[in-house]
Amino acid sequence: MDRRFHANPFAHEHEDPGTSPENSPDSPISGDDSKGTILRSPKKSKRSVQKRVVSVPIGGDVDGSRSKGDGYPPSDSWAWRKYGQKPIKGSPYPRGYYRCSSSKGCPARKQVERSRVDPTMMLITYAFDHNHPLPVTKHHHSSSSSSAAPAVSSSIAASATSTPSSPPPPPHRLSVFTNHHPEEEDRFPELGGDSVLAAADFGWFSDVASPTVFESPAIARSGHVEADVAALYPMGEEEESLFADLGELPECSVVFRRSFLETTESSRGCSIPAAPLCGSSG
DNA sequence: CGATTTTGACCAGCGC
DNA sequence: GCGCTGGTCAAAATCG
Repeated sequence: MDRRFHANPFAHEHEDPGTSPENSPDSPISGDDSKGTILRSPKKSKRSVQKRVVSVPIGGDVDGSRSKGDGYPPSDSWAWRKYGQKPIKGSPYPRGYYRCSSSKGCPARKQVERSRVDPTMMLITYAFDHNHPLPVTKHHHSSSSSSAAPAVSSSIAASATSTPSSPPPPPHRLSVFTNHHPEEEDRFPELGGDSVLAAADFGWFSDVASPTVFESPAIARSGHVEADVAALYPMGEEEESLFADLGELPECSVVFRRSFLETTESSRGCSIPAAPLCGSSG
């Protein structure tokens, strides 16, 4: 497949620090004479950038943010400003590049493209600085914590839990996947590497992917995305740090592991329980 | 008029 | 070293 995905700069997050020429103080990153004195902002230090790939169904409410037509990313709790679009080799769909415009200096970025596997799904890759994650609380689901959730999260929580005319939301099953194996990227090139979130309801991600994701028929239809990815992305040590970064959700972390293992076993012919795995402790 | 999107060009990284 | 590709920039165009 496209080796470019293998060359994904973000895939080197765990590279030894200082080995990249970009880390060199004399790196000629700004050597752009044609742009005059413009100094191209050096690409984020690969070590300090995290990526999350979210699979979101392209549904009726996808264009709830703006009716920009095909390829417009689903709404979330941040303002995004598009700064580029590129056709991606091997994909019939272009990839849009968005930058967080919720606040000045917001380092978050995201890439939006349609899944080549399932055109009804959008793959949204969020990239943010380790030191400057999206302005979302990590306390969103720390139910035992007294920390107040910022409005950003509370708005999502409200929309997910307090719709008068709607039944209580079902327990949300959490699935987070991370790849570390190039050969697996070959099977899921559109995932682009790094972590993959097919569904979740915690921390910053819950703001990014509406809980409706879990109930979406598209998700059900394209369950292979979750299942296959789960089978392909075995849990590794980095997941620990990933979870740590995502937030305090020990319960779901455990459940997630179960989910992953069970799904993986399923892919190998084992049976799995269909019971909700997360979100409903009682 | 300010904010956002579009679009062409440029640059860095990687494989051959 | 060269070519290809992804990612980013910024001017121009568009929108509200």
